[in-house]
Amino acid sequence: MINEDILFSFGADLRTFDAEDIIFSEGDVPAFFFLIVEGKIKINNYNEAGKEFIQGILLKGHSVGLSSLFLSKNYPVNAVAEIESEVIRLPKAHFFEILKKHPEVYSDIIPFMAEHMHYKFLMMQSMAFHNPSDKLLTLMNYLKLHHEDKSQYSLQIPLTRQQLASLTGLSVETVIRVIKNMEKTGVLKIQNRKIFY
DNA sequence: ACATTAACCTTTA
DNA sequence: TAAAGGTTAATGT
Repeated sequence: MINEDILFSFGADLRTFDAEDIIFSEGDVPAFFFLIVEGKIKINNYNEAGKEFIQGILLKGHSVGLSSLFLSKNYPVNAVAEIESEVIRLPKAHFFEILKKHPEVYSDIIPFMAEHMHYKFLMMQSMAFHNPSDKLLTLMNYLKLHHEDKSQYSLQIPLTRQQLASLTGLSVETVIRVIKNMEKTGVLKIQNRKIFY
């Protein structure tokens, strides 16, 4: 995404988050630009009953909470490290200095934000017109779109049943029931509990 | 720690 | 009102 040297020359530092560490919480005032160097960070919310909804899972090269930096609004979500993660952190004001002096950086961040909007549009539509198998198919098709090998069963879904459920608003049991039916109809394969799509 | 199963309950087409 | 999906709880890997 963004050239790391530019970030460091503008005062960025490198921070390590352990699994379960919180990068920021819902309601916090956005104060930093974050770029993942290594690791996995999830963006989530909890409903009234405490059920988790995963808004997205971010990996190496992705920015965390980027869109909120352009708004004078608090974070609408939490960002939590799923595994130990290395993150470049730069104060918001310095980030905007970069944008001023190096406007080329916009052409790095706009496609990234557009990609996220694309994911949101896809998921919103299948969530709204519910139907569990459509929701899971939309999610898996999205994953497959970003996977090199497009042939059948080539993608091992890198998510647990619980994560699939949290990403689609379904219960784990429904995810299990639906993927079993999908295996029966040949849409996917299950090998020692791993899903191949 | 994650996945499965089953019995039961609630909501929806 | 039957079917679909969620809840609970016990059990398996």
